Amino acid sequence: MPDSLTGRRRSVLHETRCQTCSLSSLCLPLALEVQDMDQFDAIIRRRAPLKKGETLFRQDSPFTSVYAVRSGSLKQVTTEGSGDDQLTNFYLPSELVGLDGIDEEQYPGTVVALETTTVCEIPFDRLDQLSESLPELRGQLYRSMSKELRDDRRMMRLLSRKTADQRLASFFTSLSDRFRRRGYSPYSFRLSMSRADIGNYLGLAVETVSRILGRFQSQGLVEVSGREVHILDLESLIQVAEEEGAK
Amino acid sequence: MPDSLTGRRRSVLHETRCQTCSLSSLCLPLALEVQDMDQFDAIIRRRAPLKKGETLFRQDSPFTSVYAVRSGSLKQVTTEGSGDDQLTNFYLPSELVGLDGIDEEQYPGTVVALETTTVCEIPFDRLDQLSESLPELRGQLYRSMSKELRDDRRMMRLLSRKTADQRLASFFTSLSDRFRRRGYSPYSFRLSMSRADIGNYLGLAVETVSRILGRFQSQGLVEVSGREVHILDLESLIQVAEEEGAK
DNA sequence: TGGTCGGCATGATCATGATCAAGGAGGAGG
DNA sequence: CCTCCTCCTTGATCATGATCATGCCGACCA
Repeated sequence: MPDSLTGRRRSVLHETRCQTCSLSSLCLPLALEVQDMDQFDAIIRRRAPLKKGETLFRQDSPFTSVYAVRSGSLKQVTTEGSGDDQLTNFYLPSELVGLDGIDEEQYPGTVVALETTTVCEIPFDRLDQLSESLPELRGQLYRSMSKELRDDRRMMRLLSRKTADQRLASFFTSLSDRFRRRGYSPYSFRLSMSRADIGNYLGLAVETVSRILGRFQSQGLVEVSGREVHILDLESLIQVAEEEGAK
Repeated sequence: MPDSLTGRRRSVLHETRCQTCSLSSLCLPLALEVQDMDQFDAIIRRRAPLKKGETLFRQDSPFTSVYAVRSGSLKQVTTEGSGDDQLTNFYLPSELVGLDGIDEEQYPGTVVALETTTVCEIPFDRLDQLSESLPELRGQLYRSMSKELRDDRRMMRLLSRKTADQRLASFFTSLSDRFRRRGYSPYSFRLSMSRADIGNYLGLAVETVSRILGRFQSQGLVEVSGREVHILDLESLIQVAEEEGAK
């Protein structure tokens, strides 16, 4: 493309509008009419893509915006005391990052890209203002937060009652489901996170993650090669995830 | 009080207004001006007190309202599959119950009073409407949800990285702190929940809770007699709660 | 081509907390 | 007063998953 506009074209790419975004049916403006979407669109700041390992924001930095993931994925890590990190969330396209920073006006964790990732920055004060005149937007914002609360409760349940096998099985079925909702194959996907990340998130040692993955594989539930995952028997996997009282 | 108004007086008691409520500095209308508080006050429905063990709402029933705790305490229990309950939260005065039901329009758990408890019912559609014209109210609602998200993350960390000792210590220091903020003694209080509830919440067996309480007692950290708790050495308790990487 | 380093797998041992079992304390109701 | 509960405590054993240790593989680079 020997085109003097190449540069500009790329920037136009970043500035794709909500109206043309394939995620709009999952994202915040989900319930908006076309003309309202314009208003919403106007407050959004596109960001240059983050490369793998780059930071979206750091723990304790001042809260200014929430971010909608457009492509790629991120993890949120909270450090407390010295050295002891806790990975509290993975974020996939259409999900909203940073909502837990509103309260204390600083972000409670560092958010890092797991692969090349693009996000839409939504300044929170503008969003709040706009939510005054757009009840649908406001409702969607409440729903997003509520959903996150609900997901957190599920996670607590996983951490406090499930065995290592159940945790891994839940992790895969949940990922599978999230991919399906986004129009990707629920059976074949690539993990953007390391085994260590998975272990940290699920409250398991890396070795345990590795071992159980091996076992799942030998049981014909999944086929795993590095970060490439094929789910062979989703039904059984779901069953493992829900097994009665860890027994 | 041989007074024909006694009955009415009691009902007036339930209908105490936000303006005179000692919790208003912690509760939703926290940031409202007097005249705005009137509007808020108008949408609230006072409820007859719940007795110990009575249910505020049941899991999967349709979401209509959030509730502010006025006095007493409650627990939220989520049942999944058969028989396997998870206690996901305890609620104290000024806290908001039911926010995790917005998303799917039904409550994700059953909420039960742990003792005689009064709540203010806030119909959510009215609250949402009102939040349109009262930015402060809207902000406070966002903050409440955000805070709950943040607390959930803390809980996940507790469940996935902390030892049983650390969990119990965290539980007590957190309770202590919550009581202090509400103007009660941070050193002496009565647990409204059973050991089983505590264990369920913290992901521990009842026996473990009991044993560790005994140990804390013999170490001079607390004095426990039934549900009566005296914290003797809050400093050390905090230290136990935060010990480096479970080591 | 050898060297190093990060990510992953696998084996051996160990520790924490669950589970099983029994018994005590306190309250409610006959 | 006794009895039946529920809630709590304490002891003994066991199992799950952490930890420690080792080695492999592929990437990146001198």
